[in-house]
Amino acid sequence: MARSRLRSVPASAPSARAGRAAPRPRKADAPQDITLILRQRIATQEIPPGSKLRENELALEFGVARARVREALSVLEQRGLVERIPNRGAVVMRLELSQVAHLYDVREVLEGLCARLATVNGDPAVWRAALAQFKGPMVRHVAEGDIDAYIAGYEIFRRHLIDSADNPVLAGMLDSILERTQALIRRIIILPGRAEVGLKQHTALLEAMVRGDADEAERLRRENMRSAKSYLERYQKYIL
Amino acid sequence: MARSRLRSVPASAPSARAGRAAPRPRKADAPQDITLILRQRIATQEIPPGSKLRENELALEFGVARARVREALSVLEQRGLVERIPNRGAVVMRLELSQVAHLYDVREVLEGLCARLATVNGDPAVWRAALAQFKGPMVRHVAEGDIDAYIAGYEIFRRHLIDSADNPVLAGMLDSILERTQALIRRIIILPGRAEVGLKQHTALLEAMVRGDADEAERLRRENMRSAKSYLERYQKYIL
DNA sequence: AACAACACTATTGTCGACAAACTTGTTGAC
DNA sequence: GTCAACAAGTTTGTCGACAATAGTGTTGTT
Repeated sequence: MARSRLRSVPASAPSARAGRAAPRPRKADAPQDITLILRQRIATQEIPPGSKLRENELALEFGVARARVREALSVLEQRGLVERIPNRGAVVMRLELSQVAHLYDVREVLEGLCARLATVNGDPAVWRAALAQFKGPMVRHVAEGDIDAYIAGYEIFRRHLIDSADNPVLAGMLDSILERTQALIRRIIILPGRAEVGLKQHTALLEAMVRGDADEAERLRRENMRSAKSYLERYQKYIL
Repeated sequence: MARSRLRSVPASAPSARAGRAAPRPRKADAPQDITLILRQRIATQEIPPGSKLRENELALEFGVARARVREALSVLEQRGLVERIPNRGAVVMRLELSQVAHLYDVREVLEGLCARLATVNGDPAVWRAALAQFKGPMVRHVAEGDIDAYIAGYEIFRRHLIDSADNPVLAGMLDSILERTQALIRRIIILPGRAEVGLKQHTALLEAMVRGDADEAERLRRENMRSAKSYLERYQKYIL
């Protein structure tokens, strides 16, 4: 019952355009980018959890045959973003607190590994530069409440970590977890005191990385994740 | 490309490899079980790495339309078991040493987490029973060189760990890693001295779990994985 | 009025056919 | 003889149509 508007659909569409009036007149042909678009919509909660994804509807919107939408849904199912019940269709996965806790427990050890590998394999100059960011501009962003800038800076740092770790398997799994929890991170960072704590923890982590202390980097990163998880649990009613 | 044709295989071979003209019209009307069959064939290397998986061929063999095979291949691609190049088809993923190293680095931290969670959430009686197994029958299996029995016992133990950890996300990722490396574990266990070392390490791990020392359990499990990885690297020429 | 069986509609599952792209074998020019 | 362009044959990509199934509304009986 999310959206049922009056449908003033023009009769036919011989051209590959689906001129729908309802939500958005999306452009047409993308090979497997349909998956990407759906992923983004789910991540931003433009399609809220629990929504039903009708194959025909999406095929119409994208101007492709249902088979392609079907394959995209299959990918999303494998990635844990939608749940598909036989003969009943696909719905956007709903995040229970327990699920999020499971995701964070796994994320803790994976981010820890990532920090360790990044310390060993990465270029110290990169970490020095990142440390400068976290001691200068990032502090200002937090002080001024510029959440978007802070998140952007954090994402860059995270990307450096993953790239330097140089482990495709790890990267894939972290990405998979991130895309499942992306709808949450913004809400967590907004929590009172969270950004400040995070800032301090990231700074400590980077200092360990600069001096090449991989074990300590792993430990600090894990501690950081545990701290985020505890925030999440404490304020769950405001997040989920 | 030349595969040994004249091979006197035991009668139990369930394979239906496509000959040139007379592929067995294997009647298998399973919706997504096609994926399972292919997974097993890849895991057992009945389909060796580097093989091309032709959609038409498989569709013929299973007696279904190509669309279903296509979806199965899509799942296998997502799981990292086959590589799919656009317009070129799907080939069984080949395991380089670097890839295996990456898998083991990730597996190390995940198994560590698994051991920790299992220690916290699991029933100590289960671990005591497992410990008895590892101190009695399993020792004999190793002494007698009964690899199959040893692996079977180890798999049961591993399943207990995963079940007790009670984290679906973790379980999924460990399964994913296992199915990618399944072709290797048997070869690793056969390595000189490996089974004995493993036995000792598993026993130590279980003792920590029995006394509820989760941190030590995690540490020991990780050490166990690192040891397996170092065996793998040392004997890589005999394995890969 | 309540309930059950039925028919209808909407949605997913499966299939065969056509189109596009790549591979391979052949021919022809230099 | 070598190489390039061309042609034939596979193989994958895409599509529209049909079949099966779940959900819903209707009708008839008690």
